Amino acid sequence: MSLEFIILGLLRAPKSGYDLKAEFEAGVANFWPAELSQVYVTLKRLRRRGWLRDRVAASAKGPARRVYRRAPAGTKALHAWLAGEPLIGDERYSYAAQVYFLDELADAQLTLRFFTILRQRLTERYDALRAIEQGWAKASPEYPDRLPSEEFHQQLTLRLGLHTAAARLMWCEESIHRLRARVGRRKKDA
Amino acid sequence: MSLEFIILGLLRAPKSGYDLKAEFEAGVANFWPAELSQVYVTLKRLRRRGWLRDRVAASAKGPARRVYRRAPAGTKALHAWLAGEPLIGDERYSYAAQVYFLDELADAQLTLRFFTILRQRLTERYDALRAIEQGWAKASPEYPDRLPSEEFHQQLTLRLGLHTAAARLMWCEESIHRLRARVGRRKKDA
DNA sequence: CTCGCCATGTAATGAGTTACATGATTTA
DNA sequence: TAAATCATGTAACTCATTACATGGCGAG
Repeated sequence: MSLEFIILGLLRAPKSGYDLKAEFEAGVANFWPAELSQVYVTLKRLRRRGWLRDRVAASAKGPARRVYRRAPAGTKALHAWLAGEPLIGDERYSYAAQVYFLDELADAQLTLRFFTILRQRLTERYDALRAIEQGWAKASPEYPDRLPSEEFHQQLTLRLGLHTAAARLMWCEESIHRLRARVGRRKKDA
Repeated sequence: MSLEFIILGLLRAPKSGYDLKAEFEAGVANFWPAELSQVYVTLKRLRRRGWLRDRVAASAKGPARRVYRRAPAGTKALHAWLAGEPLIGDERYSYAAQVYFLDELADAQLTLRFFTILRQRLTERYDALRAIEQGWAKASPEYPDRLPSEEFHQQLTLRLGLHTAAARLMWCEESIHRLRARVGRRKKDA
C-alpha cells in the first residue's frame, strides 16, 4: 500500500515512471526499494483509480515519455495518509533467523565468521549513508538544521538509516566479543 | 524463502503446524512473523519436496494432528543455509516514508505529534523486549553468557531487537528535539 | 555498429495476508 | 450452552521480483 503513497509523494512535480525510478535510487530506496516494473504497474493502477492524470510528452533523448501528475483525489489521499498515525509494519531479518539456528552446527568459528562478514556488509552500508550525509553537509551551509523543510524531512530519514545501521554494527561487535569469550571459556574448561 | 528454513530449524523435534505457530509467537515472530495459514502451506510444500516427513497422531485435546519431522534432505538444506553467507534482505519502513513527505503538510505540530505517537509505539515494543530479557535473567542464573548454546543464540537475536528498538527511539528523540528547535527559530524569526 | 542509456510495458512466479470452512474438546 | 483452545486446511487477493519484449537515440 505504501508504494502508492510514496509515488504520490514524489509527484510534487509531474514525472515519468523512469524519473520516479531515479528518485527511488537517489534516496527513497533506503526505506522503500522499488523495481521499475512495479513503479509502472502502480502508476497505471493509480491512474485508473483517478488519483493521477497522465499525458504523453516527447523526450529529448529516447522514446516518448508518459508524464504523470497528481489529480485532486490523489492529493487528498496522500494528505490523509500523512496526517494519519505512523504505520509500523512487520520486519523480517533473514540473518537474525540464521543466528537463531546457528547453534545447530555447533561450530563457533563458523558463527564468528558469519558475524564478521555481516559486520563487513553493515559497515559498507553505514559508510555509504555517511558519505551521503557528508556530501550533503559540504554542499549546503544550512545543513542540517536550517535546511528548507523538504530537505530537512528527507534528512530525518537519512538519520534513521544511520541510527539503525550503527545499532546493528554495535550488535555485531557485542556478539563477536561474547562469542569469543565463550570460545575462551570452553578451552579453559576443557 | 527464509520461512522454509525457519520451519526446518524449529523442527529440531517433530511438531505440528499448530505447534510451530506457537513457537513463532514465542520469539521467532520478532524477526520473522508468520500466519498459521502460511505455516500450513509451507509445510505441505516442504513435504512435497521431500525435506519433511509427516505422520498423523492423535491429540490429547481436539482433532488429530499432523506431525512433521525433518527428512535428511531437509537437514542438509538447512545446514547449507546456515553455513552460507548472512542474508541481508530489503527493508521497508512506512513510517520513514511518511516522515519523508510530511513537509508537504507544512504543519510542524502535526509532525511533532507523529513522532510522539511513534515514540510511544516504539517504547512499548522496547519495553516488551526488555521484559522478556528480564524474565529470562530471573529464570536462569547462567544468563546471558553461560547459557547453553541454543538459548545463547536465541538471546543474541533478542539483543538485536533491543539494539534496533533503542536506536529508533534515539532517532525519535533526536527528531523531536530538532523539530522543536526549528519551531522555536521560526517564531523568533517571524 | 555496438554499447549504454532512455523509456515503456507484460507475463510468470513467489511470498504473504485475510477471509472462509470445518469441527472436536474442555471449561466456565 | 457458549466461548476458548486445539487443529487443519483452501481460496482470493495483494504486493513484489524476475524475466522477457520492444525500440529510439547518442557516443565512441
